[in-house]
Amino acid sequence: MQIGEIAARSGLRPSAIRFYEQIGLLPAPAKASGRRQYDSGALSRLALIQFAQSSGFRLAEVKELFSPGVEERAVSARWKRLASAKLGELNAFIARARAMKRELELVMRCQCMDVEQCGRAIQRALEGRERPRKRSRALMMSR
Amino acid sequence: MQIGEIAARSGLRPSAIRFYEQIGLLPAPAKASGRRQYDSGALSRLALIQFAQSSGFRLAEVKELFSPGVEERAVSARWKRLASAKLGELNAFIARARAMKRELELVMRCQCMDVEQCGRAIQRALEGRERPRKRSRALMMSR
DNA sequence: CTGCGACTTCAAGTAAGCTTGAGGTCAAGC
DNA sequence: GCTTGACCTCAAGCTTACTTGAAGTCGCAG
Repeated sequence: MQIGEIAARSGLRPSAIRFYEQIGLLPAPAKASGRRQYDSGALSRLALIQFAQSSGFRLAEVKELFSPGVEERAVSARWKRLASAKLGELNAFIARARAMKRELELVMRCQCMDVEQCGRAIQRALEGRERPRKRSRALMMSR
Repeated sequence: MQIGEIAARSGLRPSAIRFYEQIGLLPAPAKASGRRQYDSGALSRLALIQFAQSSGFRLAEVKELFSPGVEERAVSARWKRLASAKLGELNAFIARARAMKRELELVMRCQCMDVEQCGRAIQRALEGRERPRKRSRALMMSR
């Protein structure tokens, strides 16, 4: 299987697959006349990478999943450690998202005619309230 | 008020404030011997920016909130348009986050001993399932 | 006069996960 | 022998919201 085929089968782009190899996420396959030759094992590994990503893991974490520490021979053990940390993050994320929703619903009741009025209103509303802690950019959305 | 003071009061760093000015989010204030002089209006505007950000708006969207289109004289009208779009996004994100949670809970029951076994298991489990649509990276979490 | 701290500008760096572009190679088909 | 399409490498670009660094200016205290 050349890169084009494994790309089509996995739903990834060839460039992404080369990138994974570059960062050490996917082992470099054998090459025939300069071209990468993949087997079904590579396809499974890509499936695992995609699944892990869709569960919220970053590539660095997936890498960690692939390379065991001293005491963690079983993949399941590494999954469990990573997943329980991620669950905590995810709960925080959901809580933050709900807070945003509440703020947005508040915004929907805005009556201000201009930016100055609105700024002052927000400022008064937030007065005495807890200052946003340092760099709280907690949530980002995709394009 | 010099930049240091408004920064302290708003909880932002001076560099962030200069950055907002640079991208046209904050009007350039008067200067005295080369230094920026702010009034309380600037502070209100920063409060508004911070509030909008915490509600999930990007700076580009906040900018849009500040500069009206032809038919949207009232800030409230712009808020409402932006907020209802954002609410839709947010609901999608929350749904996605919940799906991640379900996947993570599945992962917690993993019994695989090595990566190959796990890859094959995932591959079998996903077989026939809907392929991840193009670029579905729907969710990101902060550091 | 010197040093200090706060300010100035401008350019470049950061994170994450790729994509895109330039320039080149390779085998097969006409 | 030439074109085509898929592949190769390497470097740079994309996005967002800033930060960091270098080099210089300003006013005030001692």
